[in-house]
Parts: sequence; structure tokens; C-alpha cells
Amino acid sequence: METEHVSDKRFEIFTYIKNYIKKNNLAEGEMIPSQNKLAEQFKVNRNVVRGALAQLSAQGLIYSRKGKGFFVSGKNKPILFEHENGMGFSEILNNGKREYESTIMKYSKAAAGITLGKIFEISPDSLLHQLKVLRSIDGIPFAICQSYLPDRLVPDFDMYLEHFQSVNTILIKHYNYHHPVCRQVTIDACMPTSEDIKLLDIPIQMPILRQNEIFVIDDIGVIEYFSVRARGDRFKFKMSFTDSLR
Amino acid sequence: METEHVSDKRFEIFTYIKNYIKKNNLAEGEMIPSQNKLAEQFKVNRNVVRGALAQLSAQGLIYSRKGKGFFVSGKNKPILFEHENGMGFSEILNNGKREYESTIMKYSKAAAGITLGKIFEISPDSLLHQLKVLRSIDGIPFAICQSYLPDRLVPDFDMYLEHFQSVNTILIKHYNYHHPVCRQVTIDACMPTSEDIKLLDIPIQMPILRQNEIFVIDDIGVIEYFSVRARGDRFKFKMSFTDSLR
DNA sequence: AAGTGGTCTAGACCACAAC
DNA sequence: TTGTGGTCTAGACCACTTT
Repeated sequence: METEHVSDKRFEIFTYIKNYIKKNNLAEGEMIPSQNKLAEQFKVNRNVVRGALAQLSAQGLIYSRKGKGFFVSGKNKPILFEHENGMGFSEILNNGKREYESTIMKYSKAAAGITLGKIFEISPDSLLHQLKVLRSIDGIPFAICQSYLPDRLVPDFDMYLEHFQSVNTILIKHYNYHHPVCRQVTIDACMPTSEDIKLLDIPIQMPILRQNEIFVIDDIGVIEYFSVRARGDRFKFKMSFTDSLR
Repeated sequence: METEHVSDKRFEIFTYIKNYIKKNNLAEGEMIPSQNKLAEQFKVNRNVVRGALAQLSAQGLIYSRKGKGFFVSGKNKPILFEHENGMGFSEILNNGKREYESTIMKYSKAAAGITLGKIFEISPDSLLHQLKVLRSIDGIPFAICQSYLPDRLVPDFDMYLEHFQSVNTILIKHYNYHHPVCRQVTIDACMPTSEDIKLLDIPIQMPILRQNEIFVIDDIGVIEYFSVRARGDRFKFKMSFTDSLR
């Protein structure tokens, strides 16, 4: 009764390498045996080894460098995001006392369109500042941030983009706005775009955690629509109800 | 100046198929050309076609059935989860008026251990009910739910598992507990385990959204630690601060 | 020059499904 | 029987890195 007949050498090698890393306690950056070595050791074709390595690579456990070899990935400790009092992305990074860098990727001013128009409660023709920023932590690209701000509330916003740290800083420093608060957060997962893969340096199947936030200022209205595409392996989101429930 | 020299037929075919689906407006379940057809059409080896198909499959755009072919995946509309008042998983499904099925996968009673002991503020030796449930919506497996409940608060919990609907129902109906409220939520993304892949019927690289919740009852303490592993492509998480900020 | 990963070819055999 | 996807072999050529 032949049942299944799963020889599946690929899976065997896949499991072997996972255990190999654990057993030999390989640290980040240490090399694992080459494709040729593994092919010889398991008496299989190199293509089979490559299949196993591809699977491990897609799961983010290893990465490859042409001409060098395959290496163990870092543990990528997740960064905790707490939403208790409606803090923004930058404040969370600050409060966690993490060193972070912000690089402006793109700036433009364009019509809101229907979807964004609804969020800001303005006509689709109204102008929005659109700012794309790459955030890195410990030198590792972490998130692609996209901010939208209504032109009427922050005229000449683009004049203050030099030495950019965060949108919040600009709002407080140059416009004397009170601290904006987060009104709504939405989170889901999605597959990375080719831009995500390039900028965040992740494998093509690494999940992206997408977080959208709407920031408001009392008596003024929606000041910012903020959308983050963050490395799923470094993103941890937490909220507590302790205050609001007591 | 040769630059790059990326022939990359795989990527060419990958893009072609993506456009093919869009252009021909293929609906869920419709078949795409076979590996042999594509190999012949592009004058490449079947292995190259297989590489492109694997990438599309890993991204959840297509799926395959042995002996039949490759087919277009469904759009998998996300299910929205709102956290305004500390509702639980089941309530959210109920409020959304979605038909859902719960299948008990496993039940046991075991010592809490150190980690769970801390959450429940009990000794590691104390017993916990441990319940694993598979939730499906519209017949599609959606999430694997793991519940932990302290034995001392819900003795004979396992006696009420027939015709199981939700833990909440049992707590209210059989123990007369007030409605438990959520105290804390944590969310992150992770790669699926082999169990996730099997039970949720997802590709091996499809991200899992993991949500942990701690439920408490006033003056009684932590009643349930709830951990969901949900299909990332069907999970959308939302919270609003409207009430607490006004 | 030798070793590494990346891509591709040509072909074999298998399990499964439909006719 | 034919066509489909799944696995694997054997080997070629390329680009890149190290010695």
C-alpha cells in the first residue's frame, strides 16, 4: 500500500539546514555549507538544494550574496508600537529611545481625489501635500511612510522639509499646532511591492504590515493621513484599554 | 556598456501572467495556460515557467491542482475587526453578521507554565484549560484560535464544549460571568507553521497575522488569554479613539 | 584559478484527472 | 490514453568574490 510516496528530498534538506543552524548555534552572518557541498553530501542534484535554500530564504531565515554564499539572517527583534494615547509613529520611535533616521524619498503637491477627499472632508480638487519618507532603525530600513496633509491647513509645508525629522515636529514648530492626536488606526497584512522589496531589503515573499492612521487637531479637523508599510518581521503593535475601561 | 545583463525570462513570464489575468479579466477559479503551453509560447524550458508560476503562487494570486492546472485565486475580501469597546473575536464576527463555523481541534488541561502563569497571575503549576478552535467564514478556513482559561475560575469548562459556539457564550451562559472585556491587544506578523498552511489552506509564504488578547472580568481577574493566527489576506484590524478622546 | 550563487536547458519519471 | 502539475537529474554558462 504505497501511501503518499513523498520522497521529497527538498523538504529533507530544508529541515536539515534549519536544524543545522540551531544545532551549531550559528550567529547572524555566519555562512552555511555551499550548494555544491550540500548536493554532494545528500547525493542529489544542485537544483534540489537550491529549492530548499529558496524556501529558507523566502522565510527570512537565510540570505545569499552572489559569489560568497548563504548566510544566517539576523533575529530582527520586533519593535513594539504602543497605542495608548494616540501617539504617532515618530513619537513611538522616540519614546522607545531608538535611534532612527528619516530620508525623504519624494515630495509633491497634488489633488486629493475622491478617497482622500473623504478622509479630509474636502473636495477632490483640493490640494494635498504628499510626502514619502524612509525610516531606518540601527541602519536597517524599517518602514516606508506616506503622509498626506491638506494644503489649506499647512501652506508652504514644503519649505520646512530641510533637516526633516518628523511631520509632527514641523506642525508644532512652524505652525504652532497643538499636538495632533490619532483618531483611527487600521492594520492589515499584504505582500510587498517591488518598491518595498528594494527599499526595505526583504525577500520577495516577506509580508508587509500596513498601518493607516488618521490624525486630527481639535476644532481644526483632519491634519494628516499617515500610511506605513513596515517590515512584518520587525513590527509589533500593542494597545491597552486599561485607562479607557476604568 | 553591458549594464546589468538581466535577461531574466522568469520575470518576463511572471509579469506576462499577471497582465494576462488582468487583461482577460479572469474570475476566481478560471484556469491559466498550462506549463507546456507557456514554455512553448515563450520558447523556454518548462522549469523557467515553473519558477514564474511558483512566484505567483507564493504571492497568493494563483493556486494549482495536480492533474488539473493553475487557477486564479479569489480576491479574499478582508474581514474588518473593530476594537472600540473591547469586544472579543466571536462578537466581532457576530456583529458583522457573518456566518461562521467553529470546529474544536483540541482540548486539554495542563499546567500554566511560567509565561502564561504571569499573564494570569497564578503559579506555574496551576491548571489551565487549553482550547484550540478552527474558525471558518463562508466555508473558508480563516483563523486558528487558541484559548487559555484558568481552571479555578471555570471548573468543568470542558463539560460545556458540545455544540461549541464561543468561549464567551459558555462564560455567560454557564458561569453567569459578566461580559469579559479586552484589556490588551498585541498584533504582529509571522510566517505560517506547517499546521497553519494545512488548516488555513494557504501558500507556504503567505503571512499570518497573529493577534493576542487578554480578557478580564472586573474584580475577578484574567479570565482568558486568546491567541489568533489568522489569514493575513483576510484580516483587517481597526480601532477608533473617538470616544476616549472626547 | 577556484569557488560561490543565479539562470537556463533537455529530459526523465511520477501522481493525478479527464476523456 | 492524454494532459496536467510535481520532482529530480545532469550539465552548461554566467556574474561575482576570494585566493
